[in-house]
Amino acid sequence: MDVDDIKNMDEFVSIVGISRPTISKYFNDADSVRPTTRLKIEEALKKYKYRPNIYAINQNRKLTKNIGIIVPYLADPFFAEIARFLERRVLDYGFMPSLFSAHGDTEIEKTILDTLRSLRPAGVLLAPLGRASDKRHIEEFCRDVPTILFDSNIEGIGEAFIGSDNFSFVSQTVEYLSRTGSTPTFFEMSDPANPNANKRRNAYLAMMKQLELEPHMVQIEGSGWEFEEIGRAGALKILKQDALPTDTILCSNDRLAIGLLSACYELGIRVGREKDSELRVASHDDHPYSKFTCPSLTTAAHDYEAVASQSVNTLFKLIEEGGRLNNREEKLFAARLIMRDSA
Amino acid sequence: MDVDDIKNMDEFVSIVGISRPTISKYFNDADSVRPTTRLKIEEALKKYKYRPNIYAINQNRKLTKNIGIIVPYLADPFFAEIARFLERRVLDYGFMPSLFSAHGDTEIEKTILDTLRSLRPAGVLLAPLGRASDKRHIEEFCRDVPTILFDSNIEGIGEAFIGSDNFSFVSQTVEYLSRTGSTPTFFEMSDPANPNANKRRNAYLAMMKQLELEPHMVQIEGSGWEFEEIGRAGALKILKQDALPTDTILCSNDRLAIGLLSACYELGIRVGREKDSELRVASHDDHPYSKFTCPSLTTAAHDYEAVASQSVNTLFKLIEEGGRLNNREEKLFAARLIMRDSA
DNA sequence: ATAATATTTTTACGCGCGTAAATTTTTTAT
DNA sequence: ATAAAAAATTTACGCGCGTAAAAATATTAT
Repeated sequence: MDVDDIKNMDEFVSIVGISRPTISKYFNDADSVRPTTRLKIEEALKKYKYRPNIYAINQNRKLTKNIGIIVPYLADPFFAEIARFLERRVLDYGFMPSLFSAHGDTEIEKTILDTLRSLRPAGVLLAPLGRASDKRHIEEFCRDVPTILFDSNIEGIGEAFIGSDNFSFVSQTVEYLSRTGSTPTFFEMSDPANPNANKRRNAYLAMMKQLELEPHMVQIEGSGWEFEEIGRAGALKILKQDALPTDTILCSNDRLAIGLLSACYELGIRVGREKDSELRVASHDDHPYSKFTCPSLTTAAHDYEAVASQSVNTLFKLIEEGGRLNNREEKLFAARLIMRDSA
Repeated sequence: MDVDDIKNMDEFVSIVGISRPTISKYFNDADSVRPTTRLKIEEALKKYKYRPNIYAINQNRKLTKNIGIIVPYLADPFFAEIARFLERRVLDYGFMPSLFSAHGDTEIEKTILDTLRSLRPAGVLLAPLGRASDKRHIEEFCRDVPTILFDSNIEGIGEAFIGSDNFSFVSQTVEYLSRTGSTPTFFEMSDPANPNANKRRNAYLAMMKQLELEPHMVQIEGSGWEFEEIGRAGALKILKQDALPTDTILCSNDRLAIGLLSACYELGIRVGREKDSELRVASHDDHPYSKFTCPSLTTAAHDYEAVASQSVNTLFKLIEEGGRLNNREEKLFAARLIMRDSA
């Protein structure tokens, strides 16, 4: 009789014949009870399969086993990818991840933080919206919940920041492009929603100065998170009016580049590093799809694995140390230049 | 003094000077208290900003305001997109969505269901892994929690199913392709992870029979959810050995097509419906990126909006009716053929 | 002003679980 | 076998909130 209508721990207790504190202890740490006791519990567990209510547990335990993960826009494959790595790592630690997307909306981000507070998570991994974030709201949240920022930094908020070194990204692409061909023109949104865009712009300018090259910027219009469409529309406009200062484009991020490449294809512009190519295109992020663009996209890659691991490891160190770190550490991972066919 | 260290309702009660049952009532439905009372509460709320603990509420309320959403693989932009629509709709109803990804893993899917049971959600929207799902586990879950399946059906499980009509997808693409050019060869994985693949295969065969055409199948190898890479590798192999039965390819889904198109580009094969094209490629899903492939991808589109709306509306109808529907309704949405440049 | 109705308050219990303290039982060391 | 240590049990309270029932108060209708 595989019955599973056990509704609470007391019912389970009366079936197993072991007291509730002990059962409770078992579910917290199976090794903390005597082996014979453990066996008895697990035998009963097989027959009756009861699981304690996690949210009731969370309400009472000092330290829950929930980890909140918040990203600004989950339909962006970059964040979907990083979230996937993070969730996996959290599960490896035996904790339960709860994933939220702010959908690019300030109010939703605030709502998520408020909800998460109720969940009493052991810790939170937060990639904030960036400029669109309500910084005070986040700051207050971080005072109550051990939080680590990733991907996008907000100065002084959160116990640590783990992300990618935007200068490393841009310096490598700029260096490579300018060494092997014409000066790269920086292609970006004039008012970007994603938080690292400004740092990349500054890195581009700094790097061009360092190389004693004249910087060229193409700033396209558009708002929101539909970067491919924005990149495509902007590129069509620029390309049609032949307004490109040089024949090398460096996109702020891969999603813009995906849109740009589709525009090039449509206009019959040959992109690549071959002799007969008219345009070189490179970018940043190593977006999951950048391998499949036409031509495949030369880009500076995030170390997804490293960022995710370091974020989760730092969070658990933070949790172990009681929620506070002595000094706010900032860890930036360098980019890895991935040479494909587009530049 | 913007104090927000109010930890529970009792503290808030003693500040506002209104009894807890009334406060509780207010948070459940602001209109259920007298206007003057409401005003007093909202005044205090501005000064002290207290929010009741959602998970404590859930533990006690008969009907919570949580909605669980489960997808098989969130890093697949198709599911990210549908999840985005669903979350929005749920928020519109004033409910809180909790999004989970099974990461293509049977055990994770089971864990999510167990966790979700604790959350005591008002309802659940589940896109199961499909063949890889533990059907008994899902069935037991559906007995306890009002659940609606979407995207992928499991016969008889869940109170309703909302999805896309695979036959509508394939019949339109097959009809269009065979009418305007050579017979389409069906391109798919021999052992697909995603649940609708088999239905599409059958629809292709049925449709070809109906049109009295000879069916051609190319089944490529590979497992897991990295469809683009699988499609690309499979296409490279097939194209190099010139093993294509016809010069029209119909991919089972857009992600395979994205991989295939990148292979074509690399091999210099001209894809499109122009005179000088060597190959036509079409597919199914209207993946968010199918507009940006080179050439842009002709595909049969999901009505994301309709599927999401219908799913959420049906779920709330189900919730209103107490968790049971008289008869398990199955609603399938037809595809919309989107003609782009690839075929 | 009075009665009828609508709201709020008081009181008390329940949800499913954690956990502290004191006590009892079991295991291990000598 | 006895003492010491470890584990389990009993008892009791707490978490933050919902909610039912009865009593008190406020509002509206006449």
